[in-house]
Amino acid sequence: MSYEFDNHAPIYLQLIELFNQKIVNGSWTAGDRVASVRELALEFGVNPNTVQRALAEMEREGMMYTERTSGRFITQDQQLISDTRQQLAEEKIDQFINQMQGLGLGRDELKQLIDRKWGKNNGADRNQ
Amino acid sequence: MSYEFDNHAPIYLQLIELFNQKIVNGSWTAGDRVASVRELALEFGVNPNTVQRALAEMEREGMMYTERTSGRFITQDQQLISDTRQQLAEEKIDQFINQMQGLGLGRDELKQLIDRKWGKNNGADRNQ
DNA sequence: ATTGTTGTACTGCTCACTTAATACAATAAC
DNA sequence: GTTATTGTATTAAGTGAGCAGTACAACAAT
Repeated sequence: MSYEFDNHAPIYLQLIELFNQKIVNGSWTAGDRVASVRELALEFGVNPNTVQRALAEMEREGMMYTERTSGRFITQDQQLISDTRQQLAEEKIDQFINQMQGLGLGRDELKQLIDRKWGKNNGADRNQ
Repeated sequence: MSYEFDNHAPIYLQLIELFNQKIVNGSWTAGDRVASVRELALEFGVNPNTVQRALAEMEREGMMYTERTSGRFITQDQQLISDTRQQLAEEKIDQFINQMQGLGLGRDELKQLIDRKWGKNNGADRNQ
């Protein structure tokens, strides 16, 4: 399939972001097994080493755990998941606000643009 | 000085973004001369080649023009400047909305967070 | 004419990221 | 017990970004 890894960030970081998204928005269910390193590498069109690096990093942060030869599993710690969701959202928002202020946009002008744009991207409106 | 260039994007792209911001929000005035490649390199703590690459790219897009040995100048095309501002804003917003939807945030939840965060980032510098 | 500053170009080097190709230990499945 | 799959480790190679250093042509200032 080979997703679009094209911003100039390292692929393993983009994988971490993508996988974290899948966990916090429920695409990947807590406690479930994730596909093997080799399968994920095939699915995303990258090297197994790159997947391994991303997953090992997420494991270090507690988002996953390994059972030696059965595979990897999503954490069952719902608190960690919702904390991660909140933290990721705040990071993105801070960064975004800085960018908007850097362009000289005001809060109201920004909200209007959001209203105009929201929903035009995929329509996949989850959670509220 | 040496700004923090540390997201994993190429520095020359971050420079382009920063310089475009300065033009669009009025920190750099249309028609004014910009500092020389070497001066900018010193100010931002990067290599002159990297600055050169960023400025050449912006020139290709019409945001600057060169007079051979006098230096580089900001475009005087106000229409181009405001168009660029609009285009940059829309890019960032699209990208931001995708991220928020990817995290499973709803529009209202998002607006609340913006209200809570707006204004807490002033004075600080952008980029990360 | 000389000097200094400008943009520009080129080469070589380093480093992080990625890929490739194996290899191995553990264990579930048979 | 054998086999297949799992995570993991290792080594080698390729690529692109960035840095360092140098050089040159154009022109303003003197």
